[in-house]
Parts: sequence; structure tokens; C-alpha cells
Amino acid sequence: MKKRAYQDGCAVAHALDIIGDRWAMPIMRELMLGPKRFTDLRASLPGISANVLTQRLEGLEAASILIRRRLPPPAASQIYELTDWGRESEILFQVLGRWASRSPTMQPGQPMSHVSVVLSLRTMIDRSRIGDMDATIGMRFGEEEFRAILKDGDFTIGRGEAESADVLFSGDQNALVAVIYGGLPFGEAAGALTVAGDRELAERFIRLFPLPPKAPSTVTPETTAS
Amino acid sequence: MKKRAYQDGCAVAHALDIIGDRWAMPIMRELMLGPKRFTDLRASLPGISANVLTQRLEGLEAASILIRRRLPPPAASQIYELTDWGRESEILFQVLGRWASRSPTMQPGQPMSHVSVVLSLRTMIDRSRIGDMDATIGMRFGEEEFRAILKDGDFTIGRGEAESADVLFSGDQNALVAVIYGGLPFGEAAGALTVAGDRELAERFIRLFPLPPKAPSTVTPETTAS
DNA sequence: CTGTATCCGTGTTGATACTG
DNA sequence: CAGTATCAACACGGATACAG
Repeated sequence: MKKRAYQDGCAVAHALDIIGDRWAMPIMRELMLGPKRFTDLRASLPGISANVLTQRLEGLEAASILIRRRLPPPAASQIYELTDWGRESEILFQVLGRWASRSPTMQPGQPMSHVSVVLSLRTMIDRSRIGDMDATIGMRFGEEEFRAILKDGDFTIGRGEAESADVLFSGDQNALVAVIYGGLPFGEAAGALTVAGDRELAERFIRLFPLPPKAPSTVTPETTAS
Repeated sequence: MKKRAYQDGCAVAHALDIIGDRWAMPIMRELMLGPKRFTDLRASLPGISANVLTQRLEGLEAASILIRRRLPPPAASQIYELTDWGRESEILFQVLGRWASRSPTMQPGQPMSHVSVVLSLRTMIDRSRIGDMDATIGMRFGEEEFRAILKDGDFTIGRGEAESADVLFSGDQNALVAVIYGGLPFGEAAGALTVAGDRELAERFIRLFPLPPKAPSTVTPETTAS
């Protein structure tokens, strides 16, 4: 079928055959919190072109990672939704993200999608810091709302109603990232991010997501001769 | 630097920028059990071309995943060796391999490299089945020797002297795979695989690596009309 | 023997425009 | 909204030639 396949019995090579193509994993990531339409996917993946998105969706469907469903009328649109097995791939994103967060060449500050931010919180939460916290945190990024629950030492987050939470973050998800991972004070994020509700809880919340130490760079910084 | 980079702050996207290129992960896999030379890598990655291997090695070196070392004379050859952080990526291969082993589209029977086989054992071992086993297992595939140790409910395997083990498998690594994962009886693998030493231990050993159940295919098998 | 560099045919990717 | 068509740029794989 596929022209360029590793002809290798290794399961890792098979994984790369089905999800190793450019954009395949970012597409899966965007579907991890629930189904999306073609246009939603395109909007949350800046840089992808329509034909590549079509091809990847076909490939991922053929691999049983997602299914295409036509919503019942009146909403006559199609949606793409992960299968159970596709959803099980979340562990890949967690492990990959945790490993890459130590990369010495990673440059911070680039924009992230709504889903990326939420998944990164799922990945980087340090459950040992939750203690006896018992709270709900809402987030509103553009049209999308997410809801996090801290309870019994555990942390869950997904799409959900944000308004009634104990704290509500709203605005630009990148500003929240700058606060949580970049140590930016809320004050300096004002304008891009507003915090409503229990301010002290918000301050505690953002300290639940420590970054692991960077791995050392093994590259000599190349004395740039003209 | 890189022409085609996801411009995405998500750590997963950064990971894909540095290890998402074709052949990058298979190269890392081949170095996971210790350093190799350019020619060794090429031989264990059928299908890769010299220039692509050179490019990937450069990229992985720039990302601090591996370093290039010149062996001291008399062996004047270079070797490629994972950095500490590069070695920490083994978890990626384990998670990826375990997930992909459930793929409904994976076809068994394709050849695997020596390293792939050893890493797959590390990945698929079911420690709960080890019980009080206390033994060493040797494997000799071509020029390479590996040694596994079962002790105190744990399993370790890596490059190492094989001869003195309680059981010695030698011959074609693919035949061992067919026995362990394919359920092929030793008898039918004879010729491709020889087993020396404690035969009963060998039989117990190969049952320590159960495969997880396949995920269901969600693709309708397309009634092939002429 | 161990790599590296260059050329070339081919397939994949990506941007734009366009259609149901 | 959900893709398809077209085309240019690039990456890949193979072969070959070159350098230490």
C-alpha cells in the first residue's frame, strides 16, 4: 500500500509507518480532547494545507486511529473522532512531551493550540503537590471552554463548562503558558489573560506544573567565523 | 535553521522537529544498546541511504541526542553514541512499541534487527511471570552477543557475553521472534535457531513475553468490486 | 575500510486557487 | 464547509565518485 514503509518487523517501525508522517501526530493531538471538524483542525494547526490534512485523515482512518462521522441533521457536517485505540495513544504524547521538555534546543514562547495547553497540564502536573486541594478551575480560550478538577490528590481536565469554577482563566492560552511555565507574574500577563475568582487558588494552581531540568547541550557553540 | 519546522510551542511538536524525520528514530533505536559505527548503522537499517544517514546523524548531534567520537588509535574509526538524554528516550520506544503492538494493521513476520529484538524483550516482558526464576540467557545473533538476567523478579538485558549463560539461543533473531511472539515451536525453528543448555528453562523463558490484545479494526473491509 | 559529497529520478509536501 | 486540482519546492533513495 504505502510506498515508503520501513520494511521492519519492529513495532516501533510500524508505529512510524502509521503515525510517523508529518502532521499525523499533531492531528491526533488536536482530537485528543474530543472530535473536531475539518475546518477546526485546519484552524488549530497553522501551516497545514488542506490536501495534506485530507491525506493524513485518510491514513489515520485506514489505520483505525480515527473515524469520520457525519453528524445527524440538522448539523450536517462531518467530524473526525479518535477510536478507543487512538485515544490510548495519549500516553505517547505524554512521554514524548515530557522527554522533549528537557531538550536543550527547545525555544520557549512559540504559540500553542488550546488542546496543547490542556494536554501539557495533564502531562506536567505534579500530583504530589496537590495535597488536599479541592477545587475546580475553568479556562476559556476563544470559543472553547475547559474545566479542571483537583480532588483527592488527583487532577483531571477536559472540555467542560468553565463559568462556575472557583477560578476562571480567560483570554490567550499562550499567556497562561507564560505564567505557568515561564514564571511570568499575573500582573504582566494582564491584558492577555484575566483571572476571575479565588486569586490565591489561582496562584497555588499555577505552581503545580514544574518543568524538569534541561538536559545539557553537547554541542560546542561553534565559534562563528565570518 | 530547519526549513520545515512546526512553529508550535508544544513540546510534542518540538520533539517531532528533532526526531520526527524519517529514519531518525530507527537510528536512535540502533544506538540504544551502545555505540555503533556508520557502517554498522547502515547495515542494521536496510533501506537507508548513506546521505540520509549522514544528514540524520548531523541533526541528532545538533540536538544533543548523540555525539560523534573518534576512537583512540589504533582503531581510527568514528562511533556514534547516545548522550544521557538520548538514552532517556528509550521510554519513547517502549511506549510506542507497546501501543503499536495492538495495531490492527500490523503485519507480523517482517525481519527485525538484533537491537529491535532485544529492545522488544525489554518492552514486552511481563515481570509478574518471572516469579522466582534466577537464570541467565545468552543470545548470539551473527557477530553480536547479548545477555539477559532474570533475578529477584526483575529482567535486564543488554550487550554481553552469551556463552556462559544457562540457555544459549543462537542463529537468526527472526526465528527467535517467531518462537516468542508467534508461538512457533522450537522444533519448527530448528535450522534457523539452535538452543543450547537448559531446554526447560528456554521453554519457560519464551513465555514471559505475552502480546497484548489487538485493537479492533474500524475500517470496513471494502467489498472489492472489479 | 570509513565515511562524505554530488548528481539525479521520483515521490511527498506545501501554497494557491478552485469546486461541490 | 469540505474538500480537490494544480504546480513548485523539497526530501528521499540509489548510484557514483571522492577523501582520510
